[in-house]
Amino acid sequence: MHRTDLIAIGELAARTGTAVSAIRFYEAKGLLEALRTGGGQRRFLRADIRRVSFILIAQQMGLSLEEIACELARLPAGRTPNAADWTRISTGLRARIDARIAALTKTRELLDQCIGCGCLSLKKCGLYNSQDKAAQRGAGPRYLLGDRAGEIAETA
Amino acid sequence: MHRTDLIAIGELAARTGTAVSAIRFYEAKGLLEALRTGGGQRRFLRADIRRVSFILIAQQMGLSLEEIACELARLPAGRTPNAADWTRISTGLRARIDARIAALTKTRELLDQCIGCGCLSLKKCGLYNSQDKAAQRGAGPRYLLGDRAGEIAETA
DNA sequence: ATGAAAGCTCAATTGAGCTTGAGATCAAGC
DNA sequence: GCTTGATCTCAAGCTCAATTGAGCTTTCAT
Repeated sequence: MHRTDLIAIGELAARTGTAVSAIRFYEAKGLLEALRTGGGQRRFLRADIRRVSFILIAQQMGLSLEEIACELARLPAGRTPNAADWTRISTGLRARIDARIAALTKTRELLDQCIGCGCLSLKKCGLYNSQDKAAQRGAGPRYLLGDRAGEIAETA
Repeated sequence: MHRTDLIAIGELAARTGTAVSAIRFYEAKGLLEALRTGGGQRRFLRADIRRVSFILIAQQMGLSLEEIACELARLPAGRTPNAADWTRISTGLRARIDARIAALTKTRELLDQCIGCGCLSLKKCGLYNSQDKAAQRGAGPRYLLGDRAGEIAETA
């Protein structure tokens, strides 16, 4: 009965620690949908706080906004996602975290070997061939390389 | 006595699996220095292979080129870095990896709790306050926020 | 001596992910 | 009713990390 079920963009921003401009940006990218007041202002569902939280966490895991959009598309359309829906989605994230930890652990092992010998040579150590591909896509235009860093290193 | 102690940019690129343009870019950013032939072509020291390797690995750890430049500045000027020098620098990386693994492990724990309750709420879970700051700086203009993501979440 | 391959510079572009105005409108408390 | 702050749209700007292209020069194996 409380009509505070709808929140303004500023509140959504405040509750998630994001900038208002970022929220609009996410909406433009299709990650979020908003209702509109008669005057044209956006009104979000309380459930969108969770949605934005998911976006932020997934981003930290190295997913691009496009990938996050794909994940979010798996949530039920029409009705508000329930706990089970979020669990299903979040489990994918968990797997990512596991993979990332595993990759880092391996990197650490190899680095330890390298620290030992002082070589720090990709060719010898293979420190590079063992990387988590997702981590590389993170920044910069490495996509232009087609994410082939591993292959290149192997032929080097 | 072999004068192959100096290598051309193409060879440096090939040996490290990077693009030639990237090497020039790194030089422009001060991460690398090159000698020049009479004709103006760059000639690198064999030791620069290690240097570029370090750049690539540090990048994967989420360091920006500027931060990497700072790390590299700790290498001895004038003489070719020896194994001990590299060990000192690499140890810093190792610490970063440790921190990253710890942060991810914590995130995973919190996510597990969230999966359990389906809440996925920053406020309740604090999933956000526990993030590795370096990871956030990774992509986008988040630096404009002054990297205050954590603080913001706390006041939210 | 020569011609292909590799290198040079410099400016422009890319792409993700936002931010920053400008100028106008909406919503709410007094 | 009025003002103040929040929102709106739309275009342009910005960072990082490179890449791309044009036009020209150097190297080196034959």
